[in-house]
Amino acid sequence: IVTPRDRMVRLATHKWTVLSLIAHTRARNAMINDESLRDRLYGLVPNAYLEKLRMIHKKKIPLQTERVRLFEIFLEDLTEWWRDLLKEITLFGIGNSTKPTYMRLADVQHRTRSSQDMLSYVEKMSGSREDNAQLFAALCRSLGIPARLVISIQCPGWTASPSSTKSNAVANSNETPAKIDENDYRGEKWRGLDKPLEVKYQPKLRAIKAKPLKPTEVAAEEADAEPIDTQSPPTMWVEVFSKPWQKWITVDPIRGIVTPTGNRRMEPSNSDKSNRLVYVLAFEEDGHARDVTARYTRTLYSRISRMRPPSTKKGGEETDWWSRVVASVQRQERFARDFEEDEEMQTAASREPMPSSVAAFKDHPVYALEKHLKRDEVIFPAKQAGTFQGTPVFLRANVIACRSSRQWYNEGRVINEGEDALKWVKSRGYTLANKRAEEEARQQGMDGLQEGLYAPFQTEVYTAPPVVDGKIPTNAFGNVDLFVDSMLPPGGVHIPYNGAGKVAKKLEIPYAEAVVGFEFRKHRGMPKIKGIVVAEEYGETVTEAFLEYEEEAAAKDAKRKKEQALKAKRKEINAVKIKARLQRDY
DNA sequence: TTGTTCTAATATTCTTTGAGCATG
DNA sequence: CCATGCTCTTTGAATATTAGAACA
Repeated sequence: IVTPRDRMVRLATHKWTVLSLIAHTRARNAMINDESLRDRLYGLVPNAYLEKLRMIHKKKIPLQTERVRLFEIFLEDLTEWWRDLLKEITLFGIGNSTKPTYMRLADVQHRTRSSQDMLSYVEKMSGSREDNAQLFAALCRSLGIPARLVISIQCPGWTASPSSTKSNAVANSNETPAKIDENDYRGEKWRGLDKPLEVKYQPKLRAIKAKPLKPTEVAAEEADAEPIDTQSPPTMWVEVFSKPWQKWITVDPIRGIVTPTGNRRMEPSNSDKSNRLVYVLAFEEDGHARDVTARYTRTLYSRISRMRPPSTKKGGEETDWWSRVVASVQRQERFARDFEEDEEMQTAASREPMPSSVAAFKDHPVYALEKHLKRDEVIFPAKQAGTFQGTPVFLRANVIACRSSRQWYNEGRVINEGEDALKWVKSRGYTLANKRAEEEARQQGMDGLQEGLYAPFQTEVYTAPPVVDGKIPTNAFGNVDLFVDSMLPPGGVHIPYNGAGKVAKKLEIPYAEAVVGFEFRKHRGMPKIKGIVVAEEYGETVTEAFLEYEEEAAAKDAKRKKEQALKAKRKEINAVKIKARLQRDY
């Protein structure tokens, strides 16, 4: 059972973990730029390799494809050599295997505080998988090859973990719900509880089986920790920029994988609980990072993006947490290679296979099913993109949000003449007047009023009837609809001050009140009036007169207040005087 | 087991033109 | 007497989202 508060805590925990790990990686990424560390690494590289690298140059090898090939071979050789060099691998976080990776913290002697610690890993020729990746990135940078430190951020899920909380939650039944607080934000069941439900942590304990190590596995330092499979996908790796090819090459120095194309070899299996690919960030030498998740998964839209916090709509503006995070670590301007990379990842993502479950189609950014359409949504044009379980699949790009003619009018648009509604839906009567109309219709045998919905392309900007001879054309209520600026009648001007009407009246200038929106209460809509509309030629006069009036009123008000204060003071003084006299006389 | 769908509960959205009274 | 401005209240059903159970 999860309360909204729990949900909030989970989301916050998730976000904090992600941000912390970004900060961590950023620090490490800066650490490996240390000169002495780089010099040390550079010194390790055999001359033959340096020579090979120098050979890959336009002047020496004019053919580009050849240079591309040579660079790849060089990188493979370098990785192979590196793998032989750094043999020992220790577990990054040493801890209990029942905890997921993000819960493991390195103990004190394994903590990396500075580039000096990193240097010591080089001297000892040992380190964790993550250290290894970091050092490899440093090595590439020392050779003058642009290299990125890539992290797959490991974080707790923000959704409820099913069954883990349910059975363990025990209500304090012997405690009588004390006072019921009227302002208690919680639901019926939770109201009155003065402390959170007690949740007993009951870890599932398993006997440790001393399994023989697989050839690819390495024993962890702690006896009860699970062995590390060095052939499993890492959480940190390197991307190396191939100058001849102008593209990033993925390198996992531990597994010795060098792959020039986007691939899934970094994606852990679905069932892997300790390694989940959700966010992948690539840190460049200058400290900026890019979101490269799309390169490493084939289920970005249908699976991965659902593991991220949902975007929230605040005041009609949609904000996505992860996009904001990415924007904050990204370089402000994009280089040519960045544009190319974005395009490449975009195509990779668009080639993502169709979801394999109905649920994954919901809110999918590429595909859409008819059953998931919202009330006001229409598929247009209804071009089928495929079939899923016997029902047609459409493209999300063809899903249009429609509006009724009233809703369009509220945005200052009207339906083009002769347009037919794309969709008819049951009208929702909210106001008493609407309810009554609906009731009447039902009595006449018609069931439910329908209202037509129209797409944006079926509408045009509304033009109000123009001002003629200083007269403002009004609606049935004697005022002007001014929901957006474009609804201002031609030849008119909006004076957005309440009270301007009074002034205009005194000046005998024709005017109409401007309705800028509505307010709702008790099943009734109330117009929000803000100022007036007058003919252009009177605009200045009225504004000036109004400002003058305002000033006068303010002065009057100040005077009145002053008088009142004086009066009160006089009264007070009198009271004191009377009191004194009373005390003296009696 | 595990991923998916169903279902109930909770949260959010949508609506679009008064009335009564005190004051000056 | 009238015009003006202030205050009153903040509904409720449909739709969307979510958690947790049932299901395959």
